Amino acid sequence: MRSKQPTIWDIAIKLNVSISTVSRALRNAPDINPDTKKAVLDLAHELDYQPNTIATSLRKNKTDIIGVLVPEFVHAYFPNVILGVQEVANAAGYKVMIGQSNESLEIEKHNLQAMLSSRVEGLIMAITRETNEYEHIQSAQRKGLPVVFFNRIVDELQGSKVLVDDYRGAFRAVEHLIQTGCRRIAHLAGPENLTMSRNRLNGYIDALKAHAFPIDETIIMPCDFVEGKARFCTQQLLNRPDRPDALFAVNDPTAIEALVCIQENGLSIPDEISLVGFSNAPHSAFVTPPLTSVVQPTNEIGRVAARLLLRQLAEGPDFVPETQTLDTTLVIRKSTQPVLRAV
Amino acid sequence: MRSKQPTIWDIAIKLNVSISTVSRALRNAPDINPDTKKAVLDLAHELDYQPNTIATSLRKNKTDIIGVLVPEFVHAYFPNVILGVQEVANAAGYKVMIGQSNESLEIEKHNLQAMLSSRVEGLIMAITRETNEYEHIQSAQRKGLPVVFFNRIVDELQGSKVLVDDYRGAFRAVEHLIQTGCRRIAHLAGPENLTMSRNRLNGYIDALKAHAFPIDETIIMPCDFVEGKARFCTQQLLNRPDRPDALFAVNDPTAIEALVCIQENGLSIPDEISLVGFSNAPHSAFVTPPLTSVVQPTNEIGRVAARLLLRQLAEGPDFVPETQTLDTTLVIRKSTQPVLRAV
DNA sequence: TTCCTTTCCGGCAACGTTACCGGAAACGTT
DNA sequence: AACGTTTCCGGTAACGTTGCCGGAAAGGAA
Repeated sequence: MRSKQPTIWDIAIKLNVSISTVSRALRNAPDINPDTKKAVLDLAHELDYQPNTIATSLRKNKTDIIGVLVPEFVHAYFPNVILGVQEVANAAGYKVMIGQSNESLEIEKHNLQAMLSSRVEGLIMAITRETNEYEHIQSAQRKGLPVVFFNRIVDELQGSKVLVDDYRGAFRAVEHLIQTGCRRIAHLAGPENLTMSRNRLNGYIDALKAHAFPIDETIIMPCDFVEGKARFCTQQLLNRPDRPDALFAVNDPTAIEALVCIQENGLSIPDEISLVGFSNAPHSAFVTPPLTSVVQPTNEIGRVAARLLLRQLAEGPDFVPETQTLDTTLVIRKSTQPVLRAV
Repeated sequence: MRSKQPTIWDIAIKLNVSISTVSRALRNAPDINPDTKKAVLDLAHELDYQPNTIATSLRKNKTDIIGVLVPEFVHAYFPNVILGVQEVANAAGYKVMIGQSNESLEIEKHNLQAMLSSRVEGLIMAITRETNEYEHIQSAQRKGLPVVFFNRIVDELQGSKVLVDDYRGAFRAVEHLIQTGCRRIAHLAGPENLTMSRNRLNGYIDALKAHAFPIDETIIMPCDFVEGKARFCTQQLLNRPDRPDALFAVNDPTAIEALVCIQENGLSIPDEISLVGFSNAPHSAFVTPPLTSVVQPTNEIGRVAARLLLRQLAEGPDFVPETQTLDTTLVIRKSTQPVLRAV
């Protein structure tokens, strides 16, 4: 079906030289006559020769591919991270192989197998919201696969990690709500297995404590990242007689579900309820009202992760894993009240 | 650095059989004793053996990989298409290799080279907005690479194509504007090299003609897909003494730029200016006001494209390329006035 | 002239796997 | 008992490339 692509053999025969010579010419090795080299390159170009990376990989035991495994990519967050990864990986001569697990542990395992089978040299990954056992990952690591984690971090796993200061971001977000006059702040929380969720939760709690607010666990709603659940939880909060006057959401998609729900209940944002998100999905600026949110440096996360992986690849087994924490920025838009007084 | 992964050799030696036998066991060939087979499989599992797909691909001259090459994936459109592709490709035993060109022709060429080098067996692609010469694609096709195009289509290229009925979608969108009382409808157009842009433009023109509206070429603004350009064009339109009372945008990102611009000018949507988008980016429902838009069946596009490619792979050289056109739906939200009268 | 160095090239094994071929052993038939 | 058939397995050549090793030819120095 496919007409065969030309190989170094074809070039060698036409030029009446050996395949070794062709090979040398193609990967500009030193031991070659400039004229022969030019002849080979010219013919290669004319035949539109594409080196067979499969054969090269097999021979060299090196694929020059790093894998990126993300739980989803319909929201802008992960694509942006991947862009950052590609930027530094490509610059270093690596190709990037992308996998997405659709938030399914089973698919994640399957993708990981595929990555191993393809002999990627390292992996940058964010686990799914379902991932609560790590044997598949640890097994890959035991085989020597360097793995860098980001966004979805768990303590049980070893390896370099890139994360944002979720705790501090959450703390500042909640503090902002307090400064704008909110007195009863609920939290739409993420999956418990993710350190990220716990850190944001802790930031929320500590900000309340720092300002001598009581902690009411009944208005901390686990929304996980399941579509529709945030809406349901928000409705429950709104039904309460002691309805909150502010919501701090674990991320922007969650916040936007809450936003829709609040508006369906005929309540005004931010007059009756303030709302803060996390992550800065690009459209959070376009919702009505524009969402106050904690911005993450998505591109930079990818770049940093890739740099860590490349360093590990270069330094080999005596590389000691490193955790890099990037800072967030609170972007104040219209879903929260103006600040009453300077801090 | 990487501790070597086990090979069929390791298994063969431990079990004191030949590698042929191990190979047979692993890819359940017929000629093998069930007991030996079980022994091999058990040991393989114990060693956590992962077949080296690189070696297999080289030997079989078959990678079981199909490539997907898209111009970008920070907007939800392409990721959703890819999801559809993965669905049917994986079900058929193929893996999917993703490339993104960042709307750059140069990167597109580079990605295409990489795909060829990786010996993908087929390609599903949408060209970038920059792509105005096709030699790189045609060259790949001449080598026998089956290519299915979607979204960004050009007539010059041969191959199966999956597209939505842009003309009809645009026609209905503009007709809707007319029916809601708009009398001067401008168009924010896309890159001219894309058939998609031209079809939407034609739908716009024909809808106007069908209702005996004059065509004013000075309010057809080429915004291409360049960030910021739609905003600039919109501003120009607003500055005119004969300012339009409606905008039909070539896609949703363009529409949202226009929306922001209109609101910055203190104009009300839809009271003073109506606005219709195209594509249904997921957040178009959340902007203020929610955007009336022409919805595309993104997942289905991916599935159909993959099915076409698989058929071509199966049928071989006597497969005759096919163009499938999917229909769109006009989703009426709040950026246009209510319909005045039944049609 | 002889010897040594440099320049350039070809031969060959290997990477891990599959597919074909041939053959030994076990079984069944007459 | 002799023969054919089946069952199972091992040997081996490829797939396209790289990298080492050895060697021929050409050049330089004495």
